[in-house]
Amino acid sequence: MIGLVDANSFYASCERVFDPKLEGRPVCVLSNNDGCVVALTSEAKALGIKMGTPWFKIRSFAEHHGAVAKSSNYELYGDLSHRLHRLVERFGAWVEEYSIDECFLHVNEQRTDLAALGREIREAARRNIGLPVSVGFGPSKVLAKLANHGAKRAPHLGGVCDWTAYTPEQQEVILAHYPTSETWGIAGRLEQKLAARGIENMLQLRDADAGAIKKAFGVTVQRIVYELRGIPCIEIEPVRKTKQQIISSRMFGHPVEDPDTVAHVLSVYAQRATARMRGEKSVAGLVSAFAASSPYADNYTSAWGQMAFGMPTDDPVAIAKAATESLKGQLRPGVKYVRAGVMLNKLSPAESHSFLPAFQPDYDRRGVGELLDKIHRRHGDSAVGLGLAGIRLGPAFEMRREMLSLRATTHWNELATVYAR
DNA sequence: TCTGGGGTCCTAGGACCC
DNA sequence: TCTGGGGTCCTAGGACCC
Repeated sequence: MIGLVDANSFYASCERVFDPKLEGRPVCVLSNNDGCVVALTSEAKALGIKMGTPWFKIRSFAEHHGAVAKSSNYELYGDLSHRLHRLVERFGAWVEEYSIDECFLHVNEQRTDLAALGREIREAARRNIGLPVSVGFGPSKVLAKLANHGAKRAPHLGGVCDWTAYTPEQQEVILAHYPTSETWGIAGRLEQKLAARGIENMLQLRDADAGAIKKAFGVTVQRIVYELRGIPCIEIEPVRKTKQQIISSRMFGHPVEDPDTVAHVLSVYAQRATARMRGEKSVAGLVSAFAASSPYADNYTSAWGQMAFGMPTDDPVAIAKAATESLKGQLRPGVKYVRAGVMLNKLSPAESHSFLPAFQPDYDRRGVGELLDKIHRRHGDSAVGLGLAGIRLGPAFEMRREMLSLRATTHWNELATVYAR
């Protein structure tokens, strides 16, 4: 049996952990640059606010109704997420950290009192971390997801839902009620294509001809069909895999027209991505870079380039160079760039490559990467960087985060303050 | 004025190998 | 007239997820 533990309105709930005043109020957490709403509490949903809405469009409406906006505080969310995952591990040896706010849990087949187990997990998360979570159980990931959805929506379930507690007849009624797009793994495009074949709800999808589905939509959708039938096809992956790709990209606060400035930005992003990759002890075989104008304006245009390394590397000098070089000559003057990014691809474990000294890249041999890592650890991430741009970008590129909460669990000088009466 | 930033997996087709 | 039959690897692009 598979359990899915999923935090309710995770980012918004994290904000409430150290700021009890937010309890009961509509809370919206905003994306980088305070752009869009990316998380909202049930009170905010009740106001009709939708995920993904640009904050500037709804700000006056929301504030008029007492809503509070928060800039995203990823350091806080990351730390609370780590705590949540460690906590869930206590309830099953086999856990997959699926995302920042949810994990799958393998439950022993002997265990029959799933609802009680779910309540235990909920209570532990609330008491030990301060986060509200919902728990769903099912024989497959897709059904555990669906049960979790039910646990969130139906108040009488108390945040826990066990798919197997329903009779087959009840299950069919539930499945028939949900459109295919509510299925985990089915979104708008597939929903339309499925509808063209007369498959509009989960029950119809479950009972569709699996062979025909595979032919028309590929093995991914076929697996979902089986999963809906209760036959697990998508494995729980307990081993935390190292990343296959690392991306560092941002929208700019203001458009940039000067190609040299874009190159500087790419250099900084390349250094950030490289630092993350070094943390994973991986090396990259391929670096890509891109820059684009606004998709919301006329004349949308983008530039893209990539450069492969003969020897995979984690050398920040080589990677920063490759990122800027690969777009050289492609950036057109006069274009208003509002976004750029660097991707590290073809990652592999650093230890899998041992070079004869003669083949070692120049900079690796000089240990620039190790030295930067050391300085960053001791003096902070922006203490030192490469090239003209360094690691810090000008004010025009700094993220707007005007409503940022404290990093209460990771910085001594940002601890929450408790007042006694 | 202001519209996120990450990731994953699968498939089809081409190049190339024996 | 008739032109093998397996493979692998790589890439771009499509679809999805949170």
